[in-house]
Amino acid sequence: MTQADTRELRYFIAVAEERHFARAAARLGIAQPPLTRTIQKLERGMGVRLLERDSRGVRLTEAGTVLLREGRVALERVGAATRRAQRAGRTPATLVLAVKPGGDGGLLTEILAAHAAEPDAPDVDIVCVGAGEQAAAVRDGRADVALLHRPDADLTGLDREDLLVESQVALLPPHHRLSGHARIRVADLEDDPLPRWPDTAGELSGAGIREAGRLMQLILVGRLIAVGPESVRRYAWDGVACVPVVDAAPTTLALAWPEDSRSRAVSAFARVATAVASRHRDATVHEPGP
Amino acid sequence: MTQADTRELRYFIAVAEERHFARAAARLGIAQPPLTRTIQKLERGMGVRLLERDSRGVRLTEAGTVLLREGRVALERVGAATRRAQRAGRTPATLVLAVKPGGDGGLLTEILAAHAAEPDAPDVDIVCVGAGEQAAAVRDGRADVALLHRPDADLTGLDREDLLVESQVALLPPHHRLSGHARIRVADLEDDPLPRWPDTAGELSGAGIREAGRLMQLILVGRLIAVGPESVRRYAWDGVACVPVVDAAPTTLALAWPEDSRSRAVSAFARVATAVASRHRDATVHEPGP
DNA sequence: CTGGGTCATACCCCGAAGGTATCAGCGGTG
DNA sequence: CACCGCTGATACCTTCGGGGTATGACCCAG
Repeated sequence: MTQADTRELRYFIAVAEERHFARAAARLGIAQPPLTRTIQKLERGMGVRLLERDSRGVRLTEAGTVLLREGRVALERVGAATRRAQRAGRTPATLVLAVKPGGDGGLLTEILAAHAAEPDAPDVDIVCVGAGEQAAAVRDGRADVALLHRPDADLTGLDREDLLVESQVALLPPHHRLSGHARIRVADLEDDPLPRWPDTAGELSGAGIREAGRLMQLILVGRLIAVGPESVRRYAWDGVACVPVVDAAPTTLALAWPEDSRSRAVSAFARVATAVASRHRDATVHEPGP
Repeated sequence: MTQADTRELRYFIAVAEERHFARAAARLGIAQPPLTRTIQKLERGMGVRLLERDSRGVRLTEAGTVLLREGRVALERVGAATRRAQRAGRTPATLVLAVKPGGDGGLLTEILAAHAAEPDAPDVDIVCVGAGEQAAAVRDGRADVALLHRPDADLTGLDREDLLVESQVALLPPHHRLSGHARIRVADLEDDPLPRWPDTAGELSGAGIREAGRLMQLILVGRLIAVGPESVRRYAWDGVACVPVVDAAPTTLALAWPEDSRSRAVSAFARVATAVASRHRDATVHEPGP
């Protein structure tokens, strides 16, 4: 025996993450002794020491570090496989699209309409996920395709089609020193006293915000500034200033799907989406907005 | 319960591939009834019908088709995770490189020497695999990196670094009508009566050849012609003609590794390999061969 | 109708996953 | 130093489910 099974992997990951058998057991909903035994059996089966234990806890060996990293993605693939199969079995056929609220570049309604007009197009289910989770949703099988922004999103394991290049705007509180400006530069924000979303590192206020309303709220009360693609304009609350950041690297709205799943439904959707996007590009070129 | 475990997946894949419970059971080394029960339990757990059975066999449902495809890669990931962890635990650290015999573009010895000269470089194990299997070896965790040729190899799930662009040569039997030519074109081979490797479709003689000696043998006796990168010249048997194909799309020798595993050892090896390759490129530019 | 093929069901056995109680090491602290 | 409190490991029991054999239900060909 050498191939770990999912139970052993789940158990090992729990211990490796908690670095503590009893806590891991609690998290798994089992008692500590069987957990200890399972890990021992896993180590024996693999012929490798995964954890260094002593009386005050657990450390990962080199092999354990690798198995934690690799095991996570392996388990994710197993989960994705079952979820995708489950969805494929549900009738009628449905395409699940993951989007971040407000992260559609203003194209979504148009894309959906165009797609629905196609002959025998499957229904499209929309799943709203937190910022930055669209790719994960596709990877773990909750969704078939995602609308997301490059290069913010991590696209490992995904294929993509670019739809739209968007310049960036800063969202500023009403009385911010820059909120009156017609345009600003990245450097202007550099030494701003307010933390900046989305690259607020660590546990500063607003680090893990994944909901637009909460973000707007924090900006409005002057606790945060944010930078995002142009299309967020239409979701900005009244009072929040939207100022173009002229020299920020533009962000690209893209459609992404699992790299190995070239299903007909996904291809068709991608084709429609790119068509809509290119129409949209032409339109903005010919009749620029106010 | 919704997450299939590896045993269920393995069993399902066997049945789906054999399209026959008894044969699948034999392949798995178990009896047919427990296999039936396991599949039933899997279907119940997932809430989806995977197989359509009747008294003369098994067909896949839509969901079953998806699970077969996705389940295969999921299982592969699980196997890769355990194998990589096992190797990470073996001391001393070893880097495993997958190559096809003769598929190293003549760089391998030089790369190995340069790598060995690096401070605290891990030992390099060389694994020879059949043609076109290098990528699979990396994916399933048997190897850490691979030398392979683009675009022949399927690189899904892998990152790469290009080393060398090679033009293509045709390997022809001694008395072939084109073997005297100094150079030929793709069109010249178009309607050749002999089957051509590696794109011989189906089960024609020599379709699945993965060993250079056997290939040379078949060419020498006039049963096959082959097209490959320039560097195969040095492995061609005496009598086999090597004729440049001037308008064939060049092939690129690349180093590939798993897209998510950015281990220090792999990065270091890649750096050395690209350095050697670029030295090699410069050398051939400055003093072209005879 | 019978025979040979399919997958499903019935029933039994045993291994292993899970639980409880307890042990064994180690590090603080009075 | 003794003791407590924390860690993971061990012993022992129960139970559940994976595996086996025998057989059934069904379909098709002759």
